Amino acid sequence: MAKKTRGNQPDFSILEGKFYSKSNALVNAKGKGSLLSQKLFAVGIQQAEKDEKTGIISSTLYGTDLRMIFGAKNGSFYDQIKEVVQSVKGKPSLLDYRLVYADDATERVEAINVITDCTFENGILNIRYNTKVNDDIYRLKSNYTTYALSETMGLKSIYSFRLYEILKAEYDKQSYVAHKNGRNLNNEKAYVLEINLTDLKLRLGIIDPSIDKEILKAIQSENPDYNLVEELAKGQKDGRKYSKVSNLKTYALNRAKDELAEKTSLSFEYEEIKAGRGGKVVGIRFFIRHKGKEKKDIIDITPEITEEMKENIIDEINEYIDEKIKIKDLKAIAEEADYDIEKIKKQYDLMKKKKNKIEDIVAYLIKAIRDDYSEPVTKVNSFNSFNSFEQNHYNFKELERKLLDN
DNA sequence: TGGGTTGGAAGTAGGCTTTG
DNA sequence: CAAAGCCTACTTCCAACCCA
Repeated sequence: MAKKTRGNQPDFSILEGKFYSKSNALVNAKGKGSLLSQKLFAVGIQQAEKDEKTGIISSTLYGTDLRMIFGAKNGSFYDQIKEVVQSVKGKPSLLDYRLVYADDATERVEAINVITDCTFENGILNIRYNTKVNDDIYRLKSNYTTYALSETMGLKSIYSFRLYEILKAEYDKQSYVAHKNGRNLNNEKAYVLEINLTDLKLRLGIIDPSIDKEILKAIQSENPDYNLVEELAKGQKDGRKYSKVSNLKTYALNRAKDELAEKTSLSFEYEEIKAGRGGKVVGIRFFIRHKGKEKKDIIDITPEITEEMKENIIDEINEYIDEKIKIKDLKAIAEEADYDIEKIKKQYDLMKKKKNKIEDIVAYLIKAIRDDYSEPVTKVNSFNSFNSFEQNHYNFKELERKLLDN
């Protein structure tokens, strides 16, 4: 199945615990940028600093660190960086990383160069950001999404990278901010995001809006005429790229789907939204899922969970659970589940299905959430389910002790 | 370390079939 | 009937590899 990849794997261990945040406006901005420039941007804003006098935000990246992050071992890596830094005609550079985004204050849609200035000298990369994106990358307070570098740096396709950012922003928004319940997809919770096909192409940088004033103008309106955009895009150099939906699926969507499933805490499915005679594909409906278990550190730092939200979540759990449980214990359960209500509901529902009576509900739920128990009795044979129950039961005393220690 | 080589991945397009 | 689906043949591109 997995073909042998050449070369060494990048060392992502140094990225553990490193996060960067972007405003959701920036995440959903339309525009083009090479994978390398997107990644450099992400690493950059993670440690960006603001000069309070000038208001300019800049970051300094060391070549040795970058080398590790990108897993490059040969000398040509510096050349690659040099290449994105210097704007060579016809080649994409960091400075070409352009975004079209809507300024909420002025309601104007404009194309801006995200990076205004960059140099690479003596193995040190200096990046200065357009002050117009200051509020999108620095000291964010609301309406933003946090990403782990360890998740995004390993992605090899620009589409994987962009889709991951878009889908994670949407997932977090629906899950932690709006507290939506999501939709059941193959017994897993999924959040739905519908994107117009042309809009998707714009967001993934397949159609570049920044080089065409007509397209820019077309997407300024609240309900853009996407047919017109598509028509105008045909005139672009790469405008015909992915004019076949099957090619878009094969090379962009399916690959991103596989790569996200393999490497990140999110996975997704999608389906076409069809309309008209012949069932022309007009959009894509994404179903976003969180794999949860092994990458729970992502949720831990998700900043949207405020104390107030925690209280709301605890209230909701209290309502959901029939038995009387102390607030203190509810909190312990919620902590274990990273305030993911669905996790708690799932384990509680599973517990209810069990024939044997659970003596200590709190201890059981905490253990169940920690180990992410899955449907045992119906699918697995009885021997296994018996085993797992015995094990849980056996650990109650120890669990209780641990809880009291905390 | 740098530079050419090369295999595989990315992307294009056409023909034919299937679908709503 | 229009457009998707599927298969395939083909071109282009890129980065890992190898060797001097």
